[in-house]
Amino acid sequence: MATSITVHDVAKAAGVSASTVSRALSGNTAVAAETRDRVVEAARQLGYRPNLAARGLITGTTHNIGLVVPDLENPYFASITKSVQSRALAAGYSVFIADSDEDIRTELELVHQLSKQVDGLILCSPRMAASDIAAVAGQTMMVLINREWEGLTSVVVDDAEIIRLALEHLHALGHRHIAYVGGPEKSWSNQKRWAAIERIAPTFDDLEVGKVGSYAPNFDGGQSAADVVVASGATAALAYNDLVGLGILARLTTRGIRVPEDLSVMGIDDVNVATLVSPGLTTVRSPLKKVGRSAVNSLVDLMNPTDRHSAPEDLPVQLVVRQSTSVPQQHS
Amino acid sequence: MATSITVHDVAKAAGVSASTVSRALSGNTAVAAETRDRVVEAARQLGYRPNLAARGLITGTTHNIGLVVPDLENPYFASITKSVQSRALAAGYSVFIADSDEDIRTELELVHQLSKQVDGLILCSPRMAASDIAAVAGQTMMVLINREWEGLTSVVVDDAEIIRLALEHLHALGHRHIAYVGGPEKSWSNQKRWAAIERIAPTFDDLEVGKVGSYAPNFDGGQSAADVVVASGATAALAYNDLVGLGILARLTTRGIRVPEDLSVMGIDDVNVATLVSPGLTTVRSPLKKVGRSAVNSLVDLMNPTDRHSAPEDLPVQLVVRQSTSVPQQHS
DNA sequence: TTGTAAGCGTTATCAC
DNA sequence: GTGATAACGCTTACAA
Repeated sequence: MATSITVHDVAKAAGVSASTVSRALSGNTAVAAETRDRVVEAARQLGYRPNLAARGLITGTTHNIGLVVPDLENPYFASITKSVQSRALAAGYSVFIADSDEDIRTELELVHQLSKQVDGLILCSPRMAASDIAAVAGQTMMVLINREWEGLTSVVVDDAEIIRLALEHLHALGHRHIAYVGGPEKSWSNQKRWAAIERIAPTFDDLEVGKVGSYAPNFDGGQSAADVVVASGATAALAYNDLVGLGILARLTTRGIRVPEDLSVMGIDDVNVATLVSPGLTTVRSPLKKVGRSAVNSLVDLMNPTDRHSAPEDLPVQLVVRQSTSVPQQHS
Repeated sequence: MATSITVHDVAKAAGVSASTVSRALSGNTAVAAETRDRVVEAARQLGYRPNLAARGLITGTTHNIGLVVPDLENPYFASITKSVQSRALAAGYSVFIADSDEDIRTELELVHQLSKQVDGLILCSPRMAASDIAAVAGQTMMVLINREWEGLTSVVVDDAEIIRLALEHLHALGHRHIAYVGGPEKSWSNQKRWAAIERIAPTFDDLEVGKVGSYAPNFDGGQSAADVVVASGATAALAYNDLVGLGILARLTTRGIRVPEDLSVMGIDDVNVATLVSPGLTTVRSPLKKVGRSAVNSLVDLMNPTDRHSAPEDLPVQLVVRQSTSVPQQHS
């Protein structure tokens, strides 16, 4: 907190006025080459760093963005956060992070706290009510991840394609009775995925997909669900996400139920940890790094309407077959 | 970006002056109760939110802090980040997040970028040179996690105790030849852990601990190390952290080497994913949530020298025995 | 108790 | 090309 050096200090050192310093360093207006060098040198010597808050006050732009996620300890959001931060850095933005801990009230509070000190906000898998999203969107530039709302820019992976790939894989192996283990009710992705199942399942011959409750989107949730899945008589479980899938895997192992011999298990997303376990978890990979990058790009486009917009990336999903799925085996 | 409402708007609506609005809302100076209510009500109706940047300009305090970590996708740092953000929110601070991706140059750049717009900085497991840390510490309030430097506040877990618990456990099981799988050379924790091993190992009867290279502190690093560990002839591996431990586990499984029958494996930290695998990874738990919280507390104390300081928490570590360690078995 | 005025560090406007 | 000057939104002496 050592009193920092200002434009005036640099101005004095370089023998020019404050405005010239500003111009020389931000390079917007023409400055005599010789003067500029002198200013730059003085600034370097003094270790001058512009006060961004003060600059933002007048330019109306902070060069900060905010990212709100439900749970940083969920590797899915950790990956997205990492790529958001990385892309933001490259684009010259700093990132406020906010973890709502899956709580709607906290989420809303964080959004408000942040909205005044950023140029734009990225809401990742927001659980809040649509009306609240709309209200905030009126105040701040905003990009949504894993949720859509009229008029707002969204980055979403193709849930229908994910479901199609998963069902196709399991059906091809011979499974005819599958249990979908649902995530949070408020999760938009969860709703989309189940809707996709209801639409797509009938397109496969003789395929029945049942829904098993709603569980927390993490390892514990999967553990809770496992026994219900077994009782349902399904030969394969398709989990809301990888963490739930891993939870199911763990509980089945504990019970001595073999995967994939007795029951096949699939996750969704292919988060980093999906490869850590054995048997490895078959899953459908989402391009998380691309999702984060794309969200930042869209937000930057939104915030700088003059610039040439970057072309929207497409976000291909991809089946990743590991050892947790196989042909169902009739026993006894 | 809709032009936001200012103190003046509220002032006009409430029929008072801007300064009265400021006083009424921040509550520092006395304001007539009746006036205050009128102002508060007007502010609420207009949805007024103070511009923190402008406030910071005059008060010299931004109520923002910055957190720099080596890798958000590493669950160890994800946990710390989550608890930092959570505690910061409670203390009235917003958090800038910066992921250096284990790169020293990026780390330094991020620190500089952030240092001007925060009241304080938390550097988590910084890899940068001590001289650079010192330089930044001269400019900004700072708390270190997992690193110590003269005069700076640090939050560190007791590496010596971690090592003692781990060696005690393995030695008690009967292991006499252990391989320590090292993390990044620049990692201060890694250095401390190895130093602790050299100091503590001799206190156990007939115990030999060898060091196996330096590996990336993640799953891939562990996979790379596994074969070298096997070749070393050790009956147990103590990994730099859980991720490395999991990597070793996975590679051993692939090679058909049984854990713990053929080789015992231990991790350090007990990150969330350590329980996902089977066999579960024996490890020494660090109180990550407490670490993050404690760092924020210390930083807040530093930034508000007037306030009563919170008592420093102690950070107990704890052995967590799972299935990846057992008595070594002589085969053939 | 309240209003007026000054100023935080910057950049934008307008003269020169 | 460069220097005064005003202004961004806010807080805080200082007056009233």
